[in-house]
Amino acid sequence: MEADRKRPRRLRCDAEQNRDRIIEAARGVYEREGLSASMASIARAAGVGIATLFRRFPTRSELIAAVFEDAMERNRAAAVAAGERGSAWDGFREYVATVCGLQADNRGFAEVLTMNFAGARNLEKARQEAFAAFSDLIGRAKAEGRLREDFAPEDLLILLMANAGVLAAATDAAGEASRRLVGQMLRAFAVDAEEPLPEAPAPKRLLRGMVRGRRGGGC
Amino acid sequence: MEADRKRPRRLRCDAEQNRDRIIEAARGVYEREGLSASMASIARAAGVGIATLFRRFPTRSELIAAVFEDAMERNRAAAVAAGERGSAWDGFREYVATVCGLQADNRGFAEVLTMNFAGARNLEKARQEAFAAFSDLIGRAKAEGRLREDFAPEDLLILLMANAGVLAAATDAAGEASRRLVGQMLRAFAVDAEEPLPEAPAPKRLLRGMVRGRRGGGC
DNA sequence: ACACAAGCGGATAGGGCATTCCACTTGGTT
DNA sequence: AACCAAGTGGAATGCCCTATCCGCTTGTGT
Repeated sequence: MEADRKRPRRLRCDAEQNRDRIIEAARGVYEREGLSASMASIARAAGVGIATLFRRFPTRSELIAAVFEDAMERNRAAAVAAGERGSAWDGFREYVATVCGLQADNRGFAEVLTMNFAGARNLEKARQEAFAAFSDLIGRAKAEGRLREDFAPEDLLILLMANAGVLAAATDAAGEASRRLVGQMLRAFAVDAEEPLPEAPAPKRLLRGMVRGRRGGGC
Repeated sequence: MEADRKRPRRLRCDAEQNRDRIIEAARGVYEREGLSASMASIARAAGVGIATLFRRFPTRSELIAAVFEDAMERNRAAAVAAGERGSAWDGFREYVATVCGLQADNRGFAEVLTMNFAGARNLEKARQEAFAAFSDLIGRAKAEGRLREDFAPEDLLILLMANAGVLAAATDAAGEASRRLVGQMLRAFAVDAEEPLPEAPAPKRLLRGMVRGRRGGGC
């Protein structure tokens, strides 16, 4: 679904296959380990030489952009779909929960959603379109009288950063903790704050799940 | 403020000085760079040999624990002080804002507050006492009818993780974004949700402040 | 003053990582 | 069938990190 022909030359077909294998391998590695995974480990996972990886993706960002284009596209689709709900407020809630769920399911994407990739056209375009659809939703939800007037679009960004933090720190209980955070935030955003709230994770689970301060510095 | 005499032998006095220099240097480095700062860079900053650092603090956690003991103590003191306010709800708000402010001022401490350091007695004791004081506050604020009944102590932990995430991701606008997050969360916690809300950071500031996806993987 | 345990720091081993280089292979075209 | 640009993988380079070793220095008790 993209631009092959505008390149000076097309890739040789075996090179094309390698490219796909790299992206597929990177998708898995990033999903599990986050964006700090090493280039070498990705080349290993893809079964190609390191040079091949660097030839195809000279910078880490280019690889990340290629890998997460479609996740960002799903994000865009979710925002658009939420905008088509009858109730803007329901759409708002649905979208917020969905995008935070995407983060919970994919450590790498959680980070991508909190970062700039200035050079990555498709990625940033999809992000912007999602944001535009969401902005529209904001206006309508306020008009319905369900979303607080002082909600700002930046609050979504802040929530995504916050959620990424919870997911990173609450290893074992990450999903529960994330849902709880989202529930609390939706309450804060709502005019009538009678939003239902997911259960908090059991204290023991949350504590045991906390990143351990034993070895690595928690990078 | 600690245990010198119970050690098999006291440190030689020049060694004691070096220990202090190490802790002081590490305090600065961790504050600026977070807990992933290398042992080598800390030894360099302290002007001691690497061996000296490792002899005194065989594991990274031991160093971290020694460095942040007093910050955790300040956290404990803040919780206790908040508990002595006339209004439990005011104390609750004050403490939440204070502890999140401590995080904002110190990248390392932001991380420490979201991690377990099982072996670090003093550190974990202070944390527990802070938590106990805060728990007491929770009960009284609920009794006052100002804090929602479904607020759970774990929500504080989740907020600390969330705040750490915002601080890490929103580099330039970190302070503003953090205060906004705290404001929103306090609204979610309050029974009458008329908490005032700090301004959201300007969109441009927040976007420009976002961690850039250019070089390193954003660890 | 002396002896020596305690302490010191540089050197070193061992590993991971990003990035470049290069001799070899191969797909596709003629 | 033959050619060669495009593509390949592994080796090499250079950096930074943790952790340990070891010969030298120094504070301290006698």
